[in-house]
Amino acid sequence: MPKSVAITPAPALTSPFRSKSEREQDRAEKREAVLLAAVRMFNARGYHAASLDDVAASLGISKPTIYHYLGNKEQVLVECVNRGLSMLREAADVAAGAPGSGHDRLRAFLLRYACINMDDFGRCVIRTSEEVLSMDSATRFRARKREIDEAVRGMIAQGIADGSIAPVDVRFASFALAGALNWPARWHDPEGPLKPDEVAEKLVDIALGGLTPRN
Amino acid sequence: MPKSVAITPAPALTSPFRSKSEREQDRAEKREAVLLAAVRMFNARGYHAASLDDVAASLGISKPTIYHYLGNKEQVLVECVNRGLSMLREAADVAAGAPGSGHDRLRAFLLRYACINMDDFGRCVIRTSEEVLSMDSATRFRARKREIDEAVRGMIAQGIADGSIAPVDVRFASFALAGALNWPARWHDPEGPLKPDEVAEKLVDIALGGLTPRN
DNA sequence: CAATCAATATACTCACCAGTAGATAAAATA
DNA sequence: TATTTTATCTACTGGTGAGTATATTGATTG
Repeated sequence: MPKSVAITPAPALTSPFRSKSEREQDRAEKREAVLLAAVRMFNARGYHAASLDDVAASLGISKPTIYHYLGNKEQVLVECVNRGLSMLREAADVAAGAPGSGHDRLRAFLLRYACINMDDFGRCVIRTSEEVLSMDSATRFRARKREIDEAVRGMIAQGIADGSIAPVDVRFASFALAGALNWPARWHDPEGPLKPDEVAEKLVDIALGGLTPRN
Repeated sequence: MPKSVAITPAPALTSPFRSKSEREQDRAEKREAVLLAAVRMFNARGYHAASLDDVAASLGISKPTIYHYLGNKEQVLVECVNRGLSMLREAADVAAGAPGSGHDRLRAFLLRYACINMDDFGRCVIRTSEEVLSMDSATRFRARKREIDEAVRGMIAQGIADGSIAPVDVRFASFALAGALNWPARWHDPEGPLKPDEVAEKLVDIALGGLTPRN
């Protein structure tokens, strides 16, 4: 008698007949591919200078196909920005629930924050200025950025409370850190020799430690 | 005998007849007015979204008048950026020739740097990304920014040498400082309650001092 | 005074690009 | 098998905005 191996429901890994959920996943994948191509074009040329025709061409498809997956150009941008914001938000939540002093938690978060800012969607968050969005989207964008900022301020305040951070002005400290760690979204070259991890660590060390000597 | 006061060449302060040099100055003033209106529009809406028609309208003139004073839209932007860069360059030269430790000179320069970045033309330097420029202009732009960056690195290196700055990685220190002090070009509101001087001082103190407590 | 130059305007051209109409074909569903 | 749904295309519309052609007027110069 043959072994009972061949009776499993149907391997069908390469079948051209897709189930409903498979089709939904196909669609989601294509949508993601559009967003990735778009965010790269936006980052490379700026939102206004990047045309959806070019995005489509970079995927070997036509512009109406993009409209089949996304409503309009602004929605494409908004989705890209939201992906970046979600990554930042998640990092903030992780840091908030982590053990250690305020300084430790802040440091861990900032490392992740800096890395996200050197990634496609994170760069887009930094490089997208509110002027290009509709008032409605701009409001939501601002609110989500504010959440991240508040998380940072919270960590700084806790660090001050537990003595692991110097008694600085919380608001300006958060601005200064954000600036130092957002800036790589402008200058860091993903193709270059500097790895995001290293950049993040060096910048965070300098931003937290300062330049004034300690003794 | 009367005093010899009334014999001066001719006051003529309100004469409608302008000399050649006066006409040249008129022209230069109008050119400046165009640049100022343009840089504000660029800062408010972004280069691509700001049309020269709008810039002209904001001055109560027509677009061809702008072309009478400047060659094309890119040249308008380049002139704006150059004004900002010149301010930064001058600040760097002043700081380089000032007395005091490396730390002192760096600090003085950074205060000025941050203020320039909150001014019309300085903001434009920060907000203009190379992708919007022709390759030629982008090269020149990069070179001039590099000069400023090298001045900063020089001051840091000197500070390390004379012991007034901790032995940090010079390149990353300069990136971190630049980021922290460029960022206000994105968020500072000239109409708001925060005065550039105060912002600059707070940010510079945090950037140089860091967040880690000293004892 | 005639000829030229400077400053400005109106009214265009041309290219690009977001977004749409409508066709087609394949797959899914009834 | 007939009908509907999905994915995709080609070909368009409509608006916007950079840059130009050309006219006008007033001042400058020979």
